[in-house]
Amino acid sequence: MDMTAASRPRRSDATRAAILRAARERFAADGYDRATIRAIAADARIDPSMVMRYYGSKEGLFAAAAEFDLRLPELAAVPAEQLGEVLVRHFLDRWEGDETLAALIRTASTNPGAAERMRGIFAEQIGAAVVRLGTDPATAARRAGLITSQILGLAFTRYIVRLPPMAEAAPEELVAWVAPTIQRYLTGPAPASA
Amino acid sequence: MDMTAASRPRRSDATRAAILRAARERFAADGYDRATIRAIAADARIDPSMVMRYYGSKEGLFAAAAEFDLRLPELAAVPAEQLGEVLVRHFLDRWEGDETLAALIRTASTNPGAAERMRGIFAEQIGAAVVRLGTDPATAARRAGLITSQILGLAFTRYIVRLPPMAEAAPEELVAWVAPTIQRYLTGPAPASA
DNA sequence: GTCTATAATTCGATAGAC
DNA sequence: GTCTATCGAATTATAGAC
Repeated sequence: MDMTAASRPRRSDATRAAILRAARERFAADGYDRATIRAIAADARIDPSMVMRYYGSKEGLFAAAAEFDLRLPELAAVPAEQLGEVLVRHFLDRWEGDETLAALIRTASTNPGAAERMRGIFAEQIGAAVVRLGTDPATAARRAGLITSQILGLAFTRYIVRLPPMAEAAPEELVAWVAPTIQRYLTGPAPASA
Repeated sequence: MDMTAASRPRRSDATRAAILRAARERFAADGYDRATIRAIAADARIDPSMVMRYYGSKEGLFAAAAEFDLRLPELAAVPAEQLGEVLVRHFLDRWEGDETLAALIRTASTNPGAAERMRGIFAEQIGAAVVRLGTDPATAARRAGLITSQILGLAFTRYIVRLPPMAEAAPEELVAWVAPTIQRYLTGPAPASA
């Protein structure tokens, strides 16, 4: 009954981490439906029932695996005219080494819960960053949505569909092309219409 | 054995069409895995075995349901500076009334065959349109890829994830914001880099 | 903590009556 | 052409031995 030792690393933490790592890979590669608990357990070299024991259900496992922090840099420190460039480069860097976003995109396509999570991630993190820059509140949400549309379109064509011109392009080339788009969505004048 | 009547409408054509319509709806709403033959058959008010009889397999049904023509307008007739606007408006119009693209996006996220089909659709139709405009062959493929990235990002955020600022925006407002992006990808100067 | 065995569903596909 | 019945496989999830 000794529970006084706060958060002492449990013996099973390594197993939990291994499950989570395998889950992220499988969800990223196959999406929610095709990624089976059996396959994830096999990757993690443990028994499928362990996954249920630790995470309760497949949904619970996904919820744990789909935590995703965009790790946006502090934009206030960036010269205003370089915001687009910094953001595009940041996203490409962030994704090349972490499959979680691919998992989220694949899963959000068919799973309402994952779509909800994706809305939360981009609304809160990108939306909040846009607001923090002092953007006009009347257009801030729309600007954040437009940025998200181009950023997710970039990820979708490059990592999911693997459209050759996008998948094979050097990151810096994509930065050069796409940065002005993000820059305009962020700081450009709102169109007269509507 | 009378097979001389060429392409006389068969009695089962209505059933085939009903199946296809239901399949498109289900694939669009649920993606490939979650859309079951049983559910599609129930929607079409026919027996599940009919689907197999007409389309051979679930893959065959999807292949028939995922035919998709972007129906790009003839761009040569459009004033050069209005190309972006015309294209964005066309895509929004094209999608609002046809769920096939949503089905394709949902399915391409996890199904390699559907991803291949999506590569084909956008490479051939958008790529070809860009080339037909007389674009420099050295950058035409990249420009087509970038246009695809923004167009699919628009569709993904508006119809799949339903990010509020994108899902609720009036079409003309999206046209006003996004058209300059497409215009620049299509006719703007290539960046100096790489 | 770990594993075996299996329950309870659900699916794609097939066989065959009518 | 249409339907009933069902097979065989795969899945999530649970129960319980060790």
